[in-house]
Amino acid sequence: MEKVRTRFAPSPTGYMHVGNLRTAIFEYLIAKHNDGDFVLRIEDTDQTRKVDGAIDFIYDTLSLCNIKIDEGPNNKGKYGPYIQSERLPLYKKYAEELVEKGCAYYCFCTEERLEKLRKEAEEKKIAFLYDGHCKNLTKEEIDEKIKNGEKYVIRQKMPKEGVSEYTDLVYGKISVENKLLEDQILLKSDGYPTYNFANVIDDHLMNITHVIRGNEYIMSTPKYNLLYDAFGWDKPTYIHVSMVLGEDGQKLSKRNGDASFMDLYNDGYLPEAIVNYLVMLGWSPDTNEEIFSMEKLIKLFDPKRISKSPSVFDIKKLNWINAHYIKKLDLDDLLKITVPHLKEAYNLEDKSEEWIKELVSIYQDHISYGKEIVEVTDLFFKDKIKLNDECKEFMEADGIGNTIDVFYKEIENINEWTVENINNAIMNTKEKAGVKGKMLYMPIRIKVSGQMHGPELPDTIHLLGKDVVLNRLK
RNA sequence: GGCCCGUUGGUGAAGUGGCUUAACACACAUGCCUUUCACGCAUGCAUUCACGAGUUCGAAUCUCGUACGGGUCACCA
Repeated sequence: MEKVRTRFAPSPTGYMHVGNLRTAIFEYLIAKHNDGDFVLRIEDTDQTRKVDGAIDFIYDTLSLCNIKIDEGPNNKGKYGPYIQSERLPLYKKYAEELVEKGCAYYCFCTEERLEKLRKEAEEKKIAFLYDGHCKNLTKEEIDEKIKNGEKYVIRQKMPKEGVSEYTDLVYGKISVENKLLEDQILLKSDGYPTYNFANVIDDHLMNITHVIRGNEYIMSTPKYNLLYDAFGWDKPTYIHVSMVLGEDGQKLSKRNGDASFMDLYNDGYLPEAIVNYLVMLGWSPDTNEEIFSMEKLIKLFDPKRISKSPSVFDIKKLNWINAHYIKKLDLDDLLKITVPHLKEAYNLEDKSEEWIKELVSIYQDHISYGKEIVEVTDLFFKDKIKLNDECKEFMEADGIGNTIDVFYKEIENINEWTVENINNAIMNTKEKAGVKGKMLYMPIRIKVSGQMHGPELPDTIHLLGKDVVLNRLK
């Protein structure tokens, strides 16, 4: 059996939203599940959208996600080059071959003529399809025009009758009437191929066996198949995947939130958690498990279980999965995703390294992403504590003033500032003030931290330091 | 507007004609535990699978229609 090969084919725009990433993950998993190859190909046929450094960005993203590229611009394989702008002569050659075979033709129509046609179609409220104006030019006419330096494109000749059908691995049978297919452009007048054409040529030349892509291509796949047929090539297996939507139910974009992998990463989400979460968006295993290592995913990924309907990117569930991974982190890795955010938000110059380590580690079980450390620890950095209504209400209960007074004295009397002694101070307060449980801990916690939730109280008090604590208890 | 695809709770989803009085997970709520909160644990949360018809002894699961949502109709990818 031939080796399974999949490809991730982004255009180098320097931005990757989680939907793209998810497609890459699916592609990678399908390849690796079958012991196959994962290829990175850069689709830069639109010269106007190219962004410098985008290839490095893509490499960084994939490598952070532990997606290993077998072949690509920086991983030379035998099917290169892997950047489409370096493959230009190839596309031209194949386009001309198609013309010779009678499956494509030169078209000299100007932008203005097409624009006029398009407008007319719009007025009549019908879909615009190129009218085949240049389809029947004679050899002499074509040569003449080319000699005169007229710009041209090469268009694919579509059948006008019948129905094209193909089977998609997740959507099943899809059929489209041929008369709806446009004589699409294969080679642009600047000599670059269109996306559609370059895709077919490269996928074939690179021996890609499974094409995984967004379902916006479901309708144009028959055009691809017609090209494969014209060349007499084997068609790949198609796997179209539904869209990932934002929380508003709309298409993900730079605008609606942190839809980009790098944004999430920079906020202290762990790549393995992001991958774990994304793979569960629109796919599910046949067990109830939810936490997967890459190895495990490779073992059990089955594209037939990809769902057809779009799914909403839910940051809350990502938070839960990410928190799960954070709990397992060792301190060094935890520091890496938290300390930079602390430094950015607060002045840490007078804090010792030990102090910072202690701070981060008592919050390990309390945060779901790195940057969250900032908001939960602000009680350590601000001078004045402001109580919310819930806290205020609690503090109005009887006897609380006394509890605080007793505790104040206990703290004052501590000589050696250790967690153990602080704990003793709490115990002594329990005895002397005659309060226990919630009525003991909560007033102290609120007074000292301004919050009703947090890590262990003695730890918190220890980190705050004696002066600050006394000050707040006053 | 034509065509294509989709529709199970707030979210991700399982489910492919009877074992489903619809799993599991997130979120939410309540309780237990920890002499506090959180963590953890337990329980609750869709009389119903967009809606309407049909097929069938039996339908979330099959068929048709309607509604809604999305996609697509570029010398963009």
